[in-house]
Amino acid sequence: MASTSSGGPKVCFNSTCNQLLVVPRHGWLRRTGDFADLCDRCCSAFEDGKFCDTFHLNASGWRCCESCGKQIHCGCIVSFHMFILLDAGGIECLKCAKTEYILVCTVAYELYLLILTPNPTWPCASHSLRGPAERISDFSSKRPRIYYWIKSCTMAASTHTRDDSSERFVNGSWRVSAQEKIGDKALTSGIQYDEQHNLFKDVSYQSHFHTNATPLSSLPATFAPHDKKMETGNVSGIHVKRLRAPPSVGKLSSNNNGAGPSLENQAHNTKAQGETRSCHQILQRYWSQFTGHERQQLSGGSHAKITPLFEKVLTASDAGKIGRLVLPKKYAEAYLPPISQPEGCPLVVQDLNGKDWVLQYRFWPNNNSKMYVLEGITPFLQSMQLRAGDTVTFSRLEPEGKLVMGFRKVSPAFPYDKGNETTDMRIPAHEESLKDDIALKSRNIDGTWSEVDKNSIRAKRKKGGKMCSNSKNLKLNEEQILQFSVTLEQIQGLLRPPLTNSPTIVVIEGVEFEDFQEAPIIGSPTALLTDNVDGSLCSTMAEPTPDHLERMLPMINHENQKSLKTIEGLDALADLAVHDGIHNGTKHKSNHSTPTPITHHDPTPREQQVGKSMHKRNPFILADAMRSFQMLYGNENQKEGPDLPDLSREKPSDSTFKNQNIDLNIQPEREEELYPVSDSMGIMRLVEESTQRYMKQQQQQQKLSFNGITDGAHKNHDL
DNA sequence: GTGTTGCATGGAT
DNA sequence: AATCCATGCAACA
Repeated sequence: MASTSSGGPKVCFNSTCNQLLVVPRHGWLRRTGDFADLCDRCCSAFEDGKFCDTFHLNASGWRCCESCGKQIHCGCIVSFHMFILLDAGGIECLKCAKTEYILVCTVAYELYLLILTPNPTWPCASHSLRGPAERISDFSSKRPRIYYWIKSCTMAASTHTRDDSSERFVNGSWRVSAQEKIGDKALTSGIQYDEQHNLFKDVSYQSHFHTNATPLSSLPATFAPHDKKMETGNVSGIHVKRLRAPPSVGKLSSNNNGAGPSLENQAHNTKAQGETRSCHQILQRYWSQFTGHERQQLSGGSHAKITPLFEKVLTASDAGKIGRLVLPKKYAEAYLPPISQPEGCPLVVQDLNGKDWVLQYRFWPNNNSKMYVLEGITPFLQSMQLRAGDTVTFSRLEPEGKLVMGFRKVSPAFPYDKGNETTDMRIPAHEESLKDDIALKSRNIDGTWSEVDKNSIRAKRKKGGKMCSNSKNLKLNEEQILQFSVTLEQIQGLLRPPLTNSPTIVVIEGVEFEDFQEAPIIGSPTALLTDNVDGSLCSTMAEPTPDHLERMLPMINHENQKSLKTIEGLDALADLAVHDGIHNGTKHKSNHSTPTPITHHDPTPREQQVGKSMHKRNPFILADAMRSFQMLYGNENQKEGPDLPDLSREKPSDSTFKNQNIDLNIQPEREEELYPVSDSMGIMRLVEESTQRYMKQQQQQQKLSFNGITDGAHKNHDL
C-alpha cells in the first residue's frame, strides 16, 4: 500500500495505483484513525463497493457467502465491513445478514436500533464494542445516520399519534428524537451520541400538553426497557440511559446516500449481533414464539404487522378465580404503559378475534420492588378457555400499537390440530437457533460477553424441567417435531405385548396403538422372548448402558435416533428407561409379593407448575417414558394446571408396590370421556391409561389372589 | 360466609 | 445476597 510522506505529495493509498493525488478523497478509515486517501478512480471503486473486485481479485481471502454464494473478499481492511462472520463458521454477505438482522429486529421492536453509517469509514472494532476514542470522535462528526424506531404503546382511552421525528446536531453530537403524543402526554424519545463518554444515550422524557395533567415528577421517566445492564442516570430531569456505544457505522437501510457505498460494515456484525443479543436478552424469558402464520392471524390477515412482545405461562394463580395475571416485571415495564401509582391504569387489549378487553394494569409494592399484575383477566381466560399451563402471548399490532393478547393452549395437539387457531406457533428454525444462540450470552455495556438472563434459563427450566434445561433442546423445530411424531408412532416398538394377550387396535390420529388389557412393557424386543413368560413382568436386564436405549429403539430409524439424541430429553428418557424402568421392572416383578397401595399424589402447585420434571424416579417406566415423550413432543410450556388431568395423580407412586391396596374408584373410562383423545396429550393419556388399567388389574388380581379368590382377573377385566 | 384486595412470605434462581 | 414471582393470607367489603 502506498503511504504519504509528510510534506511530500500524496499518492493514492491503493498500492496498485499510487497515482499522485491532487484532490485526495477519503477512503476507508485506517487503524491510525486517518483516512486512506484515494484517487478519484479508487475512491469511486471503494464507494461503489467494487474496490476488492477491482484491485484484489487475485488476492487471497475470497470466500463465498454462506447464504447466497456471492464471493466476498475477506482479506483486507477495505472489505472488512462487507461481510459478517457467522457463529457456525463461514461468512455471510451483508445483504443476507441484513435480512436476518431486520427480521430479528422486527421481533425486538422495542429496542433502539443504532445502525449507523453513510460511509464505510469505520474499520470496525469487531473485537471491541468501544473503539478508540479517535474513531468515535471522527465518527461522531460525520453525522451518522441513526436508524431509529420509536416505541409505541397502547394506552387505554388515549389517542396515540406519532408527531415528530427529527435529527439535530446538538453539542457536537447528533441527536435523533421523536415525539409521540399519548393522551395528554408527550413522550419524547431520543438517542444522543455522547462523544465525551463514547456512548449512545437514550434520552427520553415525558412532558404534558396540558397543564392539568399529572405532574411530571410523578411520571416515569422513560418508556425504554428498564434493563439494569444499562447504566442509567438522571440529568436535569431527563432520563438518560446509556446504551452500548456502537463501534462503527453501518446503515440498515440499503439506501446509498451518496456518501459512499451503503454497506453495513463489520460493525454491523458485531453491533447487530450485539444488539440482537440485547434484544433477546430483554425478550427471551417470555419470548413470543410466533410464526408468520400466527402473526397473520393476529393481524387479521391484513398487512398489519405484529410485534411479539412476551408471553406468560399461566400459573394456577394467574388462572385462578382471583383473575390476576402476574406480569413479568421486566416486560411489564418495557412494553406496557408506565404506571407510577399502584392503581395503575386501564389497558385495552385486543384478542385474536378483534374483541377489546379492558384490563386493569397495576402493580403492588413488593420488597422494595413491584409486582405487576393484570386484573380482570378472568373473562378473557374463560372466553378463550385458558387454564393454568396455557400460555398467554402479548404482542403489538402495528402501526397502531395496539396490544394484542393471544394464547397457546397446553395441549393444542400440535402439530396436527389444524382447528386450533393458535397452533403452529413455533418460530422458524433459523430464528430459533438464533435465539438459542443469543440466549446463551448477552453483551454488557462494556462490550464484554456475559452469561445472560438467568431468569430466562430459570423460566425455561421451569417450563422444561430437567428434561429440557437447554433452550436449544427445549424447543423443537417443526422438522424435529415431525420426526418425533414418527418416533411417537414407533414407540409401539418399545411396548412389548404381553404374550398371553391380544391387543385391541386403537387408531388415534392415524397412529395405531395396541391397547392391551395387560400392560405393554418397555424393553428390548429381542429380550422379550427370552424371559418373562407370564407377560406381566418387565424383563430383567444386565447392567444397562447408554447404548441400551439404542437397542431399545429398534424400530426407530437412524435418522430419528440421531434427531432424538439431539434432544436432551432423550437422555432423560434413556435415564428413565435405563435407571428407572429397568430397575423398576425388576421391582415390579418382586412386587407381586409386596402389595402396595395406589397412592394418589396430589402435586403441590409448584409441582404442577414445573410439570412432571419433579417425578424423577417413578417406578412406572411406561408412564415416565410417556411423560418424557410428552414433554418433548408437546409444547415446552406444557404444564398441567389444576384442571388438567394430572398424570401424577393417576399413576402409582413410588410406594405403589410396597403396600398394595387397590383404589377401585379410578375410572379410566370416565377420564377418557373427560379428556378426549384428540391430541398428542391424548395419545399419551391413552397409552398411560392402558397401562393404568393393567396396573390396576394386576393389583386387583394380586389382592384377590391374596384373599384366595382366583377369578379376580376375570371380574376386574373391565377395570 | 364469601369474595376481593393488598401485602407478605418464601421458594427458586 | 438480591431479585423475581407464585402463592398464601389477613383485612376488609
